[in-house]
Amino acid sequence: METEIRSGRRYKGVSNEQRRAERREKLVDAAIAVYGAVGYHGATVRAICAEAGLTERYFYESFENGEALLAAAFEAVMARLTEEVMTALAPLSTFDMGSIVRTALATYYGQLRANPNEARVFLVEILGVSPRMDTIYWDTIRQVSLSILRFAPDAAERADDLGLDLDLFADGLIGAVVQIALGWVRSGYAAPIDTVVETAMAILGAVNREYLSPRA
Amino acid sequence: METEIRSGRRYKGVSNEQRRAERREKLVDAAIAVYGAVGYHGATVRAICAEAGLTERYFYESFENGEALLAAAFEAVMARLTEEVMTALAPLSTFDMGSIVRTALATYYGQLRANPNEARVFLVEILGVSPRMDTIYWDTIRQVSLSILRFAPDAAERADDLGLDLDLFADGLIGAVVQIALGWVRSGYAAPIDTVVETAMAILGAVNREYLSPRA
DNA sequence: CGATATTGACAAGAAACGTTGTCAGATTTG
DNA sequence: CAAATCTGACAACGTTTCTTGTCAATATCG
Repeated sequence: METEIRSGRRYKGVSNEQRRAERREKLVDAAIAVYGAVGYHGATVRAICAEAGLTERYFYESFENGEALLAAAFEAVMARLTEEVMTALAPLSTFDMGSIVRTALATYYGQLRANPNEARVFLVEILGVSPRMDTIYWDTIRQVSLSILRFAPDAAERADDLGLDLDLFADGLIGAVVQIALGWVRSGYAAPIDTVVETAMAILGAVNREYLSPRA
Repeated sequence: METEIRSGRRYKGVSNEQRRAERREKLVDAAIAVYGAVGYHGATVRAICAEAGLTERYFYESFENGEALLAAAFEAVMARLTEEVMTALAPLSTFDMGSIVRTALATYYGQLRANPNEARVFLVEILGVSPRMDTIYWDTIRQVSLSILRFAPDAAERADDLGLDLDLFADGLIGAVVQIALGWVRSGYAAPIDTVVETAMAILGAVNREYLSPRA
């Protein structure tokens, strides 16, 4: 008496899996919009589903709970940011660290300005939610750290000589960049982006010249 | 028929106002402990009252809601940190910026290590809770910014010359210090405190030597 | 001592939310 | 066309929490 045919049927021309994927994407986009409006903690499953134009049942089709959606939203934003930065860096022919960092910063801040809701997810909403989300956030931070430090091959050895902790050192540099982003977002993007980039470059540049550049 | 005598009566030897103040303080301390254990979002009014050894009615005697208590807890931690730093700086006779900053950092990180629960309130739990809490957090940040920049009187003018935004510049420096603190706390205070201080000093020192010290 | 204020334990109302279930209508497949 | 699947709107259950209220026991004041 039970229906055995479980594999999907095409609907409106699209396959089962594709419909699921589209609904999931709609939910992620809706979540970013709702988080931007009322924050993660003010966002309810109902509100997100309404924003997505979907019913609650489809929420649980793709996500176990609200936190899983936040994680997915964060990862989506992070993936987009990473891709944009990589794309911007690709045509660079120089290995000059200043140019690389400036380009990356300009792209990063530019994206945050172009997508304020995503900026909020990336910078604010993710924090202090749960141990699981903290882990995701810190894994991301450390991943970026590693990317940065790859441009300064002898940094580890030099940090050791100076009695510094390289991980914390990288955390500090990222913290500077992120806090500038936060201050800028919070100001309503008051300063022109060039000023923001140069301000971050002032800090990173000073550190680079003193600690990371090949010259001892 | 109504009781007109509203002004307090002494109880167990202490006055009305003092009893209230003591209960309030108990609640703040309990809140910090509970936040440290389960986070702000996992903390319920009941749990905090139980930790404080008080009943729920006394909660609403001192705080309008749970968020007000978080604000009070944050302010208490901030006040304590500020006082400790000020006390540590007072005996310094030098005006050397390096010594001042190093002492302040050592005190700050030392306090965070001595009080992990307070560290968590100060660094994590406060974030992303509500617009009101964000405002409190940012007012605090900017207040610290101003304190720092007072040691570099011509910084504003110089920042202008270089096309930087001074507020964002200060945000960046604070962000570096705070993110190092976060990384350190998250690591379970793995590195010795001297290493942490020197790591932060490496960033702040490089910036100071290049941008803030009297020499152009 | 008697009246009143204070305290602590706990009940109860109300509201919000997550999560699951129902069901009629639309769409596809054979 | 007929059966099966898919969709969307919404109801309903259970849980949790905030918040206010009740009441007896305890301490103070006159």
